[in-house]
Amino acid sequence: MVRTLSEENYLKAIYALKRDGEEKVSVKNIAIYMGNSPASVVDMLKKLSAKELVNYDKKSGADLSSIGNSAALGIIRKHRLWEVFLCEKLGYTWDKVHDIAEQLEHIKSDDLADKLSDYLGNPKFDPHGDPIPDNKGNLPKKDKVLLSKAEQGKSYRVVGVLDASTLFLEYLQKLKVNLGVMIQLEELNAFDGSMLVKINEGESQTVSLKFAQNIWVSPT
Amino acid sequence: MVRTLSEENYLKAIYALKRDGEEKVSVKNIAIYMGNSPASVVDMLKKLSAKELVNYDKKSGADLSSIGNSAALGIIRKHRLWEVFLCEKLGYTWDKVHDIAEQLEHIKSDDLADKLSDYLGNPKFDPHGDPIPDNKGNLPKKDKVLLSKAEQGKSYRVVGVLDASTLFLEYLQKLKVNLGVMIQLEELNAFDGSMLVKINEGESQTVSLKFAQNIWVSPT
DNA sequence: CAATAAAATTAGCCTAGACTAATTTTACTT
DNA sequence: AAGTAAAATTAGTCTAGGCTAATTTTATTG
Repeated sequence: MVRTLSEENYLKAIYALKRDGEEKVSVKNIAIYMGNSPASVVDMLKKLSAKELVNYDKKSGADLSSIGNSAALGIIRKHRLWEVFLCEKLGYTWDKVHDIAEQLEHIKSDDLADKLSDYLGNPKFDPHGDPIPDNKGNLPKKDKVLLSKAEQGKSYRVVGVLDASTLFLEYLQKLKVNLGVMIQLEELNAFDGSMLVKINEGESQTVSLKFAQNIWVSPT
Repeated sequence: MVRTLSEENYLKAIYALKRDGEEKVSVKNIAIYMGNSPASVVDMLKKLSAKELVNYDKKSGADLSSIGNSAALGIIRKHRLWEVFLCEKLGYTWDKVHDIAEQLEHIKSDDLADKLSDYLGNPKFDPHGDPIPDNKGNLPKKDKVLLSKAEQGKSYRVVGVLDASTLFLEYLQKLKVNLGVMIQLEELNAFDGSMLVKINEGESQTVSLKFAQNIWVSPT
């Protein structure tokens, strides 16, 4: 099944919105995300539905079919592999590669991605730390990161501490933070690095940058 | 000036027809070369003329402007660099790279080609033996000739094939002729154009004129 | 529960880049 | 130079993928 550039970009968008935990991947959300009009989105959803890449109804929003999901993962795989190539082989810095990778991800070839992956040593993460799906669409588990490096809106599981001082551990006790506890990063304060987090579905709380720099978390 | 994929392909076509010594790059020739209708070609020539990439009049045919010529050379440069990459780094055989390179040549980035070229060691010829323009549009002297035009007693390196039919490639396989293989022209038979050649220091063999007319070689 | 706001959809239009069919222009041949 | 063949062009249509404006459907709220 041949997919156009535009179709591929819509699949990516739906994938991204879903992954980012949008309550519902609605026409409006897609339109905002892609910078297109809602009318255009409706048209494209019809087309993608006809091609059975997307299931859509107004009530529950858009969702990728199994085929659509594989397609999206394939595009993401290519995007991230090319980013690795651009950074590691051509010497681009990680912040410059996105626009070029946006183009390269649409190159059509069944085995180009596999050959590229082999050539790069089958990397599991791209230069931004994002996981690279394998050619079956399996995403590697992301390595642990410091909470201070976490991304807004995402959920994490506490897997360890960097500094195990008594003072710090007592503080953790008070916040009811233990190994395995879920932390959702709700808001990031750019001014001082403090963040609003929700711990285990409890009340939201503000924690300092210093705190965040001492906790290892793993994306879920 | 932004150029669409289609515009770029027309520029390439006009460049190729010109180089191949077409008496005149006419609407009809372009249409045949690209597999489009003459009507479509007329439309596009109008657009390319308006963008001052092409000079066209019915009498003398189409010609690239200086800007159009640079653009065409830029695309050819990218195409050939990517072919080198695919062959040398990813392990593609020379006969498989064309379709992928046709896509990669349209990737937009000012310095991607330069970085890629550096990475590849600034090659002067692609795997088919075709010259790679530098970033100013200068073409290295092309030094490939058809084996049928080779001189007796001299040594050559195989740099490409003219006709990439399966039958022919299978025959090459049998003769153990691959890219980079050395061929020494030992004896030329004036009667039927067949020749006695030594392949990679192996045993001498006789090959037909037809064979020799299908292999590009470069003097060593 | 009716009124209103928001979201989704439809209708109709636009551009790029194809196409076919008809026509005009140019070239060739006698 | 006239007649014909070939080439170029024009006119009109199509599809993809956008758009705006109007309308319909759904959700929210006094």
